[in-house]
Amino acid sequence: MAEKKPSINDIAKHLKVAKSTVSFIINGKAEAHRISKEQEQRVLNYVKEIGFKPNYMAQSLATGKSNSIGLIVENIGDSFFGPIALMIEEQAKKSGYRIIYSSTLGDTEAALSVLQLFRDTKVDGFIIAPPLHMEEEIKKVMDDGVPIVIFDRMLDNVATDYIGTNNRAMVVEACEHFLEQGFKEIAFISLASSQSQMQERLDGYINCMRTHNRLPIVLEVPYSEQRDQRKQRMIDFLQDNPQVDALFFATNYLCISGLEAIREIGKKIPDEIGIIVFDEHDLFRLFTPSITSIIQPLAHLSKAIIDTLLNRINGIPADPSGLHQVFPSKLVIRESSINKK
Amino acid sequence: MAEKKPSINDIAKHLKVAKSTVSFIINGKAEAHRISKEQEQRVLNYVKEIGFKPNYMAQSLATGKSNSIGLIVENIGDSFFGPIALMIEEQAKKSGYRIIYSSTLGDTEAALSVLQLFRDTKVDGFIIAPPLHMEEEIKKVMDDGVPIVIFDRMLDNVATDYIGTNNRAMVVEACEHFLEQGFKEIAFISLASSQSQMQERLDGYINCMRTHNRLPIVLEVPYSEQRDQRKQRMIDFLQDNPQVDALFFATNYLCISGLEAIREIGKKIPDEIGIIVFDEHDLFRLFTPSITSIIQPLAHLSKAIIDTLLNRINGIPADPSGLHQVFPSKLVIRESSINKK
DNA sequence: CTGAAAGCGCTTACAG
DNA sequence: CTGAAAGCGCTTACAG
Repeated sequence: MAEKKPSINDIAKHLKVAKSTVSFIINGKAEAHRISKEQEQRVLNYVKEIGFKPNYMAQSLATGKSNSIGLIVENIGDSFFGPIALMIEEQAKKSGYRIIYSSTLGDTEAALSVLQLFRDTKVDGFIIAPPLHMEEEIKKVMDDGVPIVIFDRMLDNVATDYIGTNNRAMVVEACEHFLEQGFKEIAFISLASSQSQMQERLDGYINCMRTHNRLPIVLEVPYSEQRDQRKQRMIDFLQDNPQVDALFFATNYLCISGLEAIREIGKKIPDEIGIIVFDEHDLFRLFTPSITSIIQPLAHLSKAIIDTLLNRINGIPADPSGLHQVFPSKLVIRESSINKK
Repeated sequence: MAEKKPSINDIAKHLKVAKSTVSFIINGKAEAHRISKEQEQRVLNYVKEIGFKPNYMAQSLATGKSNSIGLIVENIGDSFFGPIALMIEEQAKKSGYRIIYSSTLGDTEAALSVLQLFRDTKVDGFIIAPPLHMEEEIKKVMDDGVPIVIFDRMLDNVATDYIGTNNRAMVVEACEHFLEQGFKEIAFISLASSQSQMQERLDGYINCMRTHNRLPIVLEVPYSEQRDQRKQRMIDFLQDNPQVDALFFATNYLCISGLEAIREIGKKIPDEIGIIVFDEHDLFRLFTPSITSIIQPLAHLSKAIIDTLLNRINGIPADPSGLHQVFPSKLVIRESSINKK
């Protein structure tokens, strides 16, 4: 059973040297403190021999660093945040950081309480895909000197590092593609949310419609709606708007509900209705017909997120020319948006 | 900028009481230490007034508890572990625990190193879906008194709590269903892995085949193979075994590759080939034709996992009658396994 | 009923 | 070149 782990103190006593000497040697500061090679070897050997591991809690208490990062996303179980969480952790591990995560499910209260919880545990930095209305609290955390990187959606009036994609331009590209393929009445189906990425996508849509002198048709779905309700809402929408011949979904799970709705009312894709969706999902590649989608560069985004945060933690300031790093997505054209006669 | 946070010491000085008194009151032990209501109120008021938050690191160092749990899964980004991670964290949060996670991607070395890392950070317990050959290290951790719950696959010769599903019985049920529907030559496509859940599934298949006097046909795919190679391997397999008229996939992403392969060689589901898959995915419900799958009770599993671990952390021992908790899955019959003429 | 003190296991000026 | 000591912010016997 749980025998007591050796401490630096035990080592010092055993070797009859000072604790500080041991500490310096373990932390590779032997040279800086001009400790003899001989002494250093003795300690190092003994450390290896007994398999000494420093106690991180004590280290953290003494240094004020915890080597952990708080990751707050919307839903770690979904096909956007899940893979990002995977890649972020892979990178973080290499630099000796652990990741503590929490999912907000879009709930601001939940996000704030977990932000506080993570702060109390002295994480060295945060990676957050914030729900609405976190500006103030996030600002406070930054004012306390804790680095934060925001991703996927950005914040109003708070100067944080932000990593995201070119939402607006991609939607314009997608809508132009619809039009080129002969689709005329394009509806935009989105979340009822004023989050920046959703607004940018909407904005791209509205602008493209305006350019082509068309009236926008927008359906906004509440975030927390259940799958069945969501499907029903889309069925109603399609029936109320029979002229609509193309659908742009602002995010992937909306599209999944949309595909269920379309199947239920028996419309043919793409002949009766074209489909494009923001964000990828295994389903879209394999659906019959395959679904055109806008794919975010997850690997680049993840790398930028973790690199940026580690830089800030290590005191490397942001390039003043821009806190915002935008990585372009790719429109992958598949069957669902092709060739409307 | 980061003004110094008040400590218990500051409070004690300000109020001219002993640190211990403050500590007791904050931890709700005022009564036990017979501190006057009056005193208690004074301290509580002041604590609220200045917004005092105890330093978790210090608390952890003093108590040896960190209020954090290490979650080690295969891939937090996939459609099985992701949702489980979500639910586990939701539950853990309610009890004041944070979750530190890491993905092994099936690599034992990676798993061992992260196990060590998490141990050094003094997590209060572990939740692990272990890759192969972790028995020994896991045993060591348990011997040190750190509770561990294993899920999805179990360990040989190590008595741990284990949460899983009835793999064997479900596969038998699925194969019987295939046979009832007139499929004759059922192949089993699995991972080349001796993990228990895969073995149980294979075992169910072999047994069912034996019962019906059929020869098993098994394809085993290496875990780390890329998607394209996997698809090619399945194409080869189907072409080498033209008599096969039904495929049982031992896990969901194998099935995804299988569907790509089948599409590529143009076989018709279910008329030319029937499909059943272990584990669910959005794709299976919406694929044309929809794919019959075995759905694990994720919510029950997650709840059992976290409840069991918290019990062990709180010193409530396992029911000696069984460390293994098995929650039955459900065979959801869809179009892909129906009515072979 | 309350307080002084030791201890958790590190780090880091400081003195020599 | 090395050591004694204070400090990080808590908890918890122990004494009175």
